[in-house]
Amino acid sequence: MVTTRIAPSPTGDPHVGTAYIAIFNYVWAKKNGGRFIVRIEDTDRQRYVPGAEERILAMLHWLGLDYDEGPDTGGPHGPYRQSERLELYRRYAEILLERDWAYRAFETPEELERIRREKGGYDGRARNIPKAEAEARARAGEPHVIRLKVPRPGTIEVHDALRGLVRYDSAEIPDVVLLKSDGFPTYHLANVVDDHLMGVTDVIRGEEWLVSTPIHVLLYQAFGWDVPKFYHLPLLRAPGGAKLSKRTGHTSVDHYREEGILPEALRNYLSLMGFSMPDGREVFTLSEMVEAFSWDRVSLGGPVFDWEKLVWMNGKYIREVLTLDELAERVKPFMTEAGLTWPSEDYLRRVLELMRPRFETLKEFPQKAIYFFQDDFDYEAKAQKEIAKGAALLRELKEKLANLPDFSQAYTEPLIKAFAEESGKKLRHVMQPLRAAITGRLATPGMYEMLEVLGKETVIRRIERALALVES
RNA sequence: GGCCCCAUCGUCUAGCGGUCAGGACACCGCCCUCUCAAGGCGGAGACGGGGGUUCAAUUCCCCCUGGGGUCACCA
Repeated sequence: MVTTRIAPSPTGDPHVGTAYIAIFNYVWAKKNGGRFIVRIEDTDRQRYVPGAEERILAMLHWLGLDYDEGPDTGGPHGPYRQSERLELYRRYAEILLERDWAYRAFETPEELERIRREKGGYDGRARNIPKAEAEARARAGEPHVIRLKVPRPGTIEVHDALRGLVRYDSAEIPDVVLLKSDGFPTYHLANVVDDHLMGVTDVIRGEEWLVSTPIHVLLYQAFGWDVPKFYHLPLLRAPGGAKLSKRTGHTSVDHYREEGILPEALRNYLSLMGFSMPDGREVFTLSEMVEAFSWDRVSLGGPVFDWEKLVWMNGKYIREVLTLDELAERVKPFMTEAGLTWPSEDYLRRVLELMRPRFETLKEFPQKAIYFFQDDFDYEAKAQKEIAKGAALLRELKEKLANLPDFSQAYTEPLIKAFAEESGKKLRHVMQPLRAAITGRLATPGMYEMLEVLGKETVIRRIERALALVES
């Protein structure tokens, strides 16, 4: 059975890169009827951020990337948190020691820094410590690490399913630390041990891992385990071209959520970073992607994360994919955030219907539709001018509107059109002052629809207020 | 810098020896129109360079160039 996993480390905000890699892991597992696992790589207690794990898991659920096994859902291969598996790593490091695939090293961080400066990297000097002596020092409690004993000379072959065979000279592979002096494993040891124990068959991860893959291959060989398939995906890039990072762009999925990006749109957009549908369709669901997925449709160039296109995609979902009811639910938190309330569910939906083609992020909705929900909105400078210019017309029009039985389009449209004609004005010269008066701005949905939604009372009140404003 | 990966419009990409090099975002124009959008139609815009292989290269191979990654007791 195909088993994939993502192995995020809880060191900060939930990263879009994690989401991106998660999509491909999820899709490949589902495509094969396999399992998708989440494993938390919390072996760095320096960088550990409380709450980060919960936020990463929440992000995955938010994006619809539900996993079969994970730290909160459990599963047959738990625990799924590396800090809870320390004994395991110690035991396997021990095995490596016994098989002469690893050795104990006693240099202090300061010494290592000096060696690095002088030799350009660790030179493997602790290999020369007689085994008995090393064991004795360890038993005496001397702090030390366990390092991989890279066989040299030699070559290590890494098969990447997307790039083919990559050969490494073992002289280029350092004797990396496997078990730190605090008893925690490094990524290299923990990831190999866990992937094996958890039955991971396909390792899909970021390209940043490609050059350390020979280390992992060596470990699989040392343990005598099957080597999984590797797929190294290109890294998300910032507009400059460098890998997307906190320094070069917004990396937190929470940031995009707060900006009013829909999970479906983010997921869809991220999928497009490397994957394309056979028919060229750009808007598609997760399960449609599972259906159509194949590795030869994945491109290897580092994709630049483009906020503009994400926003377009988001708008596409807002106006074409979500139902009106769904949209209403999505928009509510942003209404509340903006301090706006809505008189009824029906009213909110009617406004949404008018505004749908006019906003692209959820956050924009309260800003652009504020006049539908409260009276004391600001008048833009241009709107004020328009009101002043059309004040006389507005006074007349107000009287006529006030005589209408109600503000359905059947009444307002003929009246306004007739009014314009009688006044000898072009329709727009009537519309713009009216628009400015009742919304405070010059760009809004269609007039008749708006009048109907706002209602007679509100409209008359606003015209009066607008006139008062320019008269003062 | 060493090693590794990558390379089609500004951006995301299709292409898998013979195509007018296609689509999407952004941009420009037109249509629709009470404004703004949305939508429709049209436009501009790319195969980094040099060698090969081949009747024929965007496509296959090599070199260069460019970009990226990585060189921790971080992942």
